[in-house]
Amino acid sequence: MAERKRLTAHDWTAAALAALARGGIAAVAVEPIAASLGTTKGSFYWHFGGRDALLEAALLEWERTDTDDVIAFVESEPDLIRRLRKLLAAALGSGIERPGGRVELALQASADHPLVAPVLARVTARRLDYLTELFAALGFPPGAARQRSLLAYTAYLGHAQLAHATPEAGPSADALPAYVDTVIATLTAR
Amino acid sequence: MAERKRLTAHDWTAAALAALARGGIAAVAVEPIAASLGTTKGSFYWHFGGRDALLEAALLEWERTDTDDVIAFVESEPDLIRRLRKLLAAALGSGIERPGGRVELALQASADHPLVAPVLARVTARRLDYLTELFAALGFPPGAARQRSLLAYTAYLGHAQLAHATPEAGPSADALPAYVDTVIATLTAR
DNA sequence: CCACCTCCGTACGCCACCGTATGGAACAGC
DNA sequence: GCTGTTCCATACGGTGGCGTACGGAGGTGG
Repeated sequence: MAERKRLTAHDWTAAALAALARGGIAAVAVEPIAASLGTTKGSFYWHFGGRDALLEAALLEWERTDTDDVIAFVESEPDLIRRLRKLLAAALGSGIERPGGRVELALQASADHPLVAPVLARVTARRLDYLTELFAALGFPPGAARQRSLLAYTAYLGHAQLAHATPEAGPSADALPAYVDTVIATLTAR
Repeated sequence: MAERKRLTAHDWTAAALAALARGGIAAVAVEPIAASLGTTKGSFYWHFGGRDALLEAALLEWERTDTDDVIAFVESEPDLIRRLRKLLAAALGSGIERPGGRVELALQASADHPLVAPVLARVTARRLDYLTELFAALGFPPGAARQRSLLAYTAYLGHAQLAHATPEAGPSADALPAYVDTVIATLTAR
């Protein structure tokens, strides 16, 4: 938003991610983003080959920062069971409003897109593997750990979707802690 | 696809739903659909006021048939617990490939859209109420029944999303029955 | 200070889709 | 079979986005 004279490629990817969060893949459009940056597409086509190049760069940046954020968030809790609880509580609680949450929803909505699909596949695989690892470390045998991680992750995905699409259908703000507790208890019950 | 000379409004909504299933909300475009029907938009603008009117009609038709289908499917099983199992098995099993499944995914992806949101809200509310009713009839107290139904429905939503976006991350075809059993057991455990 | 390289503004052509106007084909009733 | 209504094809203008061409501003090294 500042009136910087000259822009970098990163300025464009950042603006693209902002547009992605606001209006989904379709909003990642060169001319509107140029306007939001107070410049023109003459600048854009210097830094990037085309719209797809911008989208790809933005997706890769999101993938990187998202991975880093989750790792940083998770590493702060050494105890395994508490780590899982912290993870689920954050995911089910204000899962939508965390940084990058709206981007993630937009990507899920455009999972078909050829540039989005591989990014989503990698992120999903990493998260599921990590969850499986966590359940395994909690004493679940490999097969059961995988099943638990799948149920946990699909519940997360669905919850995010529900909270976004029809928030009035989900648990109310004050009923949420109890709901999170129930989900965690259910998922970790043997 | 037949070479019928004259079309009805319903022909257009059906074609719109087909387009919706193929390419999402963005694919519900007048001219491409006209081409797919072997006609021109001269026809379209006689039957409908505009693109939004077509979309709205298609959404209402989907809502109606979807509700009817689920009711018909469910009424065929009188026993409550078996009804729930049948429901979950169908939802988690080949949930994507059932009729209207791709439409539903497209709507979830465009939950923001002003015409989609109310339809999705009604369908979601109906399903959640029905699930809650089912869990309550199985002996769960109201609050717990609501929590179970939320967990079940978010798991369904997430599973559908996962199966669509990254099917390789979900349970494999032969591991699916065991997974469904685990989910059902977990959700109905007291 | 000047020549060059980096970055950006403007103008252009292209495509896809929306919605309108209008004439004409196809059918219905009599 | 004539007339009026129903339905559709064609042509047009408008909008919004993509990508290219090109000229010029503004830093930068010699």
